Amino acid sequence: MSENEQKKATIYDLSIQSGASASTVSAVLNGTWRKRRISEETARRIISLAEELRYTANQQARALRSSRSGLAGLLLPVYDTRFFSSMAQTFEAQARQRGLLPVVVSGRRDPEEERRVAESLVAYSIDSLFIAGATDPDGVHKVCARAGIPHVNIDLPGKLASSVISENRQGARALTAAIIRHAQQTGPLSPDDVYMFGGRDDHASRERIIGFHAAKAEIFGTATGNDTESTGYSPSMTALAFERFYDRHGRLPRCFFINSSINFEGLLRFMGKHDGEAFGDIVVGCFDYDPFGSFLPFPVYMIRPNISEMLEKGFELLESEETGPHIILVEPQLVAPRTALEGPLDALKDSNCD
Amino acid sequence: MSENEQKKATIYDLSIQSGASASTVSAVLNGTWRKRRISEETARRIISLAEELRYTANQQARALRSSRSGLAGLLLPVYDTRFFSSMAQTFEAQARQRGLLPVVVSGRRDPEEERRVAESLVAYSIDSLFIAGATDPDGVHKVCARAGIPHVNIDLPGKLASSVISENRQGARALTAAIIRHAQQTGPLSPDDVYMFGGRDDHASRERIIGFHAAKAEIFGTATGNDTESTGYSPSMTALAFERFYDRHGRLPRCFFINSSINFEGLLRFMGKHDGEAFGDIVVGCFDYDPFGSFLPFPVYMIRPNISEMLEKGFELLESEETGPHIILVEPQLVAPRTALEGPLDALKDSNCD
DNA sequence: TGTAATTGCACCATCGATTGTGCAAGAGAG
DNA sequence: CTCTCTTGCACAATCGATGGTGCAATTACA
Repeated sequence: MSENEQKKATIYDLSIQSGASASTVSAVLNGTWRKRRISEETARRIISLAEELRYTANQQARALRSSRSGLAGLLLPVYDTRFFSSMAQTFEAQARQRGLLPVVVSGRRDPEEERRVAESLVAYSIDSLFIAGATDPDGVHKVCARAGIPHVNIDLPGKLASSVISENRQGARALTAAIIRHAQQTGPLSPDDVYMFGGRDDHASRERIIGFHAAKAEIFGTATGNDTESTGYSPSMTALAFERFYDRHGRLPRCFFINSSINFEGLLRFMGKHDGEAFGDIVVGCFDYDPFGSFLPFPVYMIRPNISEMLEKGFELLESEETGPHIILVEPQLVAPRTALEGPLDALKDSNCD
Repeated sequence: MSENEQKKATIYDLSIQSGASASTVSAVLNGTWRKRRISEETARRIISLAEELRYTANQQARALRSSRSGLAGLLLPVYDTRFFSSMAQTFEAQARQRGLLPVVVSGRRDPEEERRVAESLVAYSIDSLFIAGATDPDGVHKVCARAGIPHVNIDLPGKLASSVISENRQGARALTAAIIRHAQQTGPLSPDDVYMFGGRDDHASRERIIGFHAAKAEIFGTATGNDTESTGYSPSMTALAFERFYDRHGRLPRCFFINSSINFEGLLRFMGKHDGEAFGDIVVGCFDYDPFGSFLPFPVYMIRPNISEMLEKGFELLESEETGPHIILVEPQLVAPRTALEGPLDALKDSNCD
């Protein structure tokens, strides 16, 4: 592995070879040279020398001196869902566009782990942190605040820092209405046929439950009790909930709302153990979008959060130096069954088929 | 945001408050203090003071001095598929286990972008780089080699550095055999009914095509020509390929092999535009695993690469200081239709349903 | 022509941690 | 009681980039 493994060039190497001082070289290469009244000619000379030697600045040194690292952090619960991986993808693009190197880490929905991970980012003096879907956003906030690191919450709000989140309530209302209308096409539906699975006691889940009930009340004109089952964000717990329901009723609800694609995986596990008879005619809504989920053998309505806009607003919040904790709502999109939306993948130039 | 925003404590702060010198503090906190013959008592004193002041080392300073940053890089083409997001998730866990901070970036299957991204990681003096699914692994190799950064290829091999990849040929053979057998259960099948879509001219695709043809030859005893269509790793190109096939034959092939979940998304787009008549009885194999893909309204066999083992071997390669470029093969897993495997999500402790 | 203003750059301290080296105090040997 | 060894730590250079300050040379102006 050690072919022409020359030590990387530094401003001192450039300084010697160009005859200019190190500080001049530094100024030229970081763009502050006009302010320092360096002549165009010197600048050009140094720049072309830098290209020749393939100089790139040592970011550690730069960060140490200027206490700005050029790193932007994103804290996710997990990568492994289309929602979060899509967020990582979009974040990367937006961060790099701003000249920052994105560092994505996962807190595994464990408040302690979230704080530990945040600490480790702080140790690298990240310039800003996006906290997405944290179990304890305010714990992470404290870590950032102590280190003076600007941060925003994405998708799950915190009390102590600004947040950009989906319009969960209206989204859930629209989603619920859509699945009820669809189910009604194949026969009369009672409020007891409409159920909700997944989520826990977090802001998003609470809002979605409110929206869910609002839609039911609008359509059926009456409130029902016991129609939601909280299972955490765990596939196996959700599968258990479906099993329990099946044990009691001999089938799944005609029509139900699943709180996230992670919970949806619980439905898959249930399906893997049963054949179609348990769910021949179900209509499902899921508050998350997954292209494969959209084509399952029954109608699946999905909600796609507008990730790109949430992140964009997040960057704007950070750049605007706003004071108090604001909450910004971003409208999500209702996706009809059997819909393959375009996504970040389509931005790739991979149309060349050799 | 500026509540108790004390500047982070440094070894100098600890030095003053503990009465020891900065170098002693440093040695105590980085674990080299026994080698430096610092007394247990001094060490304990400093450690407890550090905890009290919530000291964490400035990684930039450490990296600058010791030229080891504690960063481990992973270069992916994209995040937004279950394969790569699962890889990111697993990589994160394994890197953190080794005390490294994972930095995941995407090269968008663009050789230039791959090199640029690698350069930007090099500027942060990452300690090692995992190159996964790069279009031009050897270009990235050169970037690393020049900077003396240890690196391995994952999933797609390079010629110049060691690689850990899936056993594509045998995996493809098994997958092809599985879909053919399945399709034969519902009536006689001719070699012309068995097709392959997706991929491009990379090592993985070539191996898979060989395996695909090997399985066909074994079962049908005869070779057929024109039975593969390369579409790049692009959903829209793949959708076009399906459309073209449909235009010519009035239906999709009875039985086909899709080269990756990205290409599978092309099938989804096709499905979104057509109703079941075009593919009522198809049997599909996909070289990638996606839990939702496994439950589509037709049999889908999938291959799950053993990501965890590939990364593990990758770390071992880096740690072993091996010389010449090695290639390590890792057996993937054939997954029957309607199977919801456990994944990284299940490692989360989120069973608490408040 | 003398003075003020501007141009163009070099010098040097600094960020926080690491590490080779040096040295005083105490322990042990003779 | 002297001499050597060990123990326990402090000193200071260093990593590479940044930015405040100072100063010589040139230009502008009266």
